[in-house]
Amino acid sequence: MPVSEQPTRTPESASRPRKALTIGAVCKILQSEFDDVSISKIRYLEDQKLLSPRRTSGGYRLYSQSDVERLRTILRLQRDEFLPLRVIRQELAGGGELILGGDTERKPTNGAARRAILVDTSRAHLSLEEVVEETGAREELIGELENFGIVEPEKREGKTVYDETDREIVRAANELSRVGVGARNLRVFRSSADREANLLEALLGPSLRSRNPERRKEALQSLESLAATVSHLKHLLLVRDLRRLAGD
Amino acid sequence: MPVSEQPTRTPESASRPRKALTIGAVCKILQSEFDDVSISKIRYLEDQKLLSPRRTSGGYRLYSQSDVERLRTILRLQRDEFLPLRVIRQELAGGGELILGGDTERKPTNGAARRAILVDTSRAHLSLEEVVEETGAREELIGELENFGIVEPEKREGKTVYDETDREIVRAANELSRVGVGARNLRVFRSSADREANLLEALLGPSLRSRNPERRKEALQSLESLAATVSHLKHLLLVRDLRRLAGD
DNA sequence: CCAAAGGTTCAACTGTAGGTTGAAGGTTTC
DNA sequence: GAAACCTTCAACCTACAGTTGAACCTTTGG
Repeated sequence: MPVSEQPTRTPESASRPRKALTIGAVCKILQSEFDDVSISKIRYLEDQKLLSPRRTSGGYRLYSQSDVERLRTILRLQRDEFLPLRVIRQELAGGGELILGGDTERKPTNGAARRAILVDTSRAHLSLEEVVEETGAREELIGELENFGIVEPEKREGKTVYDETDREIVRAANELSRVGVGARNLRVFRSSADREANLLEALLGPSLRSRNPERRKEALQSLESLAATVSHLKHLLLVRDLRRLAGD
Repeated sequence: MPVSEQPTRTPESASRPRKALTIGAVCKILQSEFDDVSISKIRYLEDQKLLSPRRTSGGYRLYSQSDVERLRTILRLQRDEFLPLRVIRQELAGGGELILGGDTERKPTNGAARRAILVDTSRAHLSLEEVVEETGAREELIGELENFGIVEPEKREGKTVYDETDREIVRAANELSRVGVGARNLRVFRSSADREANLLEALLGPSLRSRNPERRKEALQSLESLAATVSHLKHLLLVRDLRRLAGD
């Protein structure tokens, strides 16, 4: 029998903080697993905001065990799943949504939802009847959602049309309504989303309004990954509150 | 009553041996579904051996129904699964075995491995130093997060210990801090999370306080899935706001 | 204390994927 | 017979994912 390989991590004592590694050491470790890893590549990934190791006072990068784990994940997603770095960045930022969330089964969206968020691809706009048909929500509910500003469909030549985001909102709201969370309760979410958007806008606004298209694009991109992180954070806070209320 | 619109394809009836289409017609058809399709792109895909339509005696390309279907698949794999053409070509050549079987030796990974990697970090409670090591956050930041009630570690026998959720919060906050969102800005998220938790608690509270432990556990679970839905909804609302801010 | 080994940034460069454009010309359809 | 549509081919373009080199700094071990 082949000796089972002895990975650097010991399965049980995973909590061992262990020594932080320099970039060369990390590179050497991962070389057996990924033949295309290199020091310059690791630096490049950091430049692309996929990693951010601590630094020594002298500026040397120091990779913790979890940094290495994250890097391993990045390299695997790239090599085996063919994901572009932009997508990997999002998946890692939104960690909870796609990876931890445990809704890998519930969500039918797993493949399609990976699409970029702010770049509105599917341009399809549906009518009210079609939305009812697609989401299974009562028409009345949709009306309420509009009244409370939860969905804000476009008016187009006298007709009201709903885009993909509107429809997803309707689906989520419908699910909540089945357990007794009515549309009026959702206003709370709406206003906090507004506040949060303003916060982010205040931060990135200047670059977003920049006339330099390169700068604008960059800002838009970081806005996307920021949104994912913020959402993840909010989710964590909510879950924690709920655990407490539950008397955990 | 608005007339329900009549899509170009008839759902079940008629015209089995449908007419073969020229490249322009195919392009027009797919444009509603894929906004980046173009005549030159379709030709390019053929050049890359992903398609091979019949030709008229004069050299015009003629696309059968199944050619169109194949093209649709190609575009979908490219857009939604981010597969490079080289891989799509192979998958299609392999007669769909790879698509359906998902085998490929090296990518048996789809959901399971992802979860494993990120979940496996044990439920252990770590000390402050360990958290610093693991997350790469400055100790100062963690202190601020505690002051603002963003993380609320447990005190255990005089020592402060951080559980997995605390650590994830620190990670997310650290990422945000790098782009200028300081701990104090996060209070906004905290208070909205609190409000939302109260809302949900009011709804499911009774079962949560049940003395029957089974019932309690069940309620807790549906609460978590509710939280996931709520988080998703909030995310959508946020993204919509941001899109508006970015859009003009 | 000092040298060697290893690290840092930054700008410029490379290679490949995935197309687009334009010119010059042929085919179909009315 | 002309308008609309199609053909090829070569040149060009943009983005992504890095690599390379120069100039300089940090760590470590004898």
